Amino acid sequence: MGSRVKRISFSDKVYALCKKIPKGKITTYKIIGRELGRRGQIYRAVGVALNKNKSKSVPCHRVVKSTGNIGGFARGVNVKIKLLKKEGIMIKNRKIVNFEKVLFRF
DNA sequence: GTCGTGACTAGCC
DNA sequence: CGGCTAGCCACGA
Repeated sequence: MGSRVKRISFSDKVYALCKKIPKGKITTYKIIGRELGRRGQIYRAVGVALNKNKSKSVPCHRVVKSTGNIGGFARGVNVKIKLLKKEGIMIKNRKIVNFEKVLFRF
């Protein structure tokens, strides 16, 4: 009976979590990695996964650095900032304002 | 099976 | 406060 093989890769899990992020909130690469249950600094792989998935089907623009910096974006950091601002996130100097207030924890 | 890359993080001066 | 280095993980060729 168990012919249901879920070939879910690490990257796929990252996308799933990104979709879980509510509008107006953001998260960090570290938190995502931590939710995946892996030990160590896997946040590096998280960025790589999102970078390859430049599809807008995933709100990956809601993911920022743990330091509150915007980080990067496959379409351009400028676009990322604009999207976040539209969601209600305040950004100044490429940094998140009230970072802890808009930070979403799983 | 091995090597290199990348949207990161923390520590140090 | 600001900038730089080293370390770690997953994926592709």
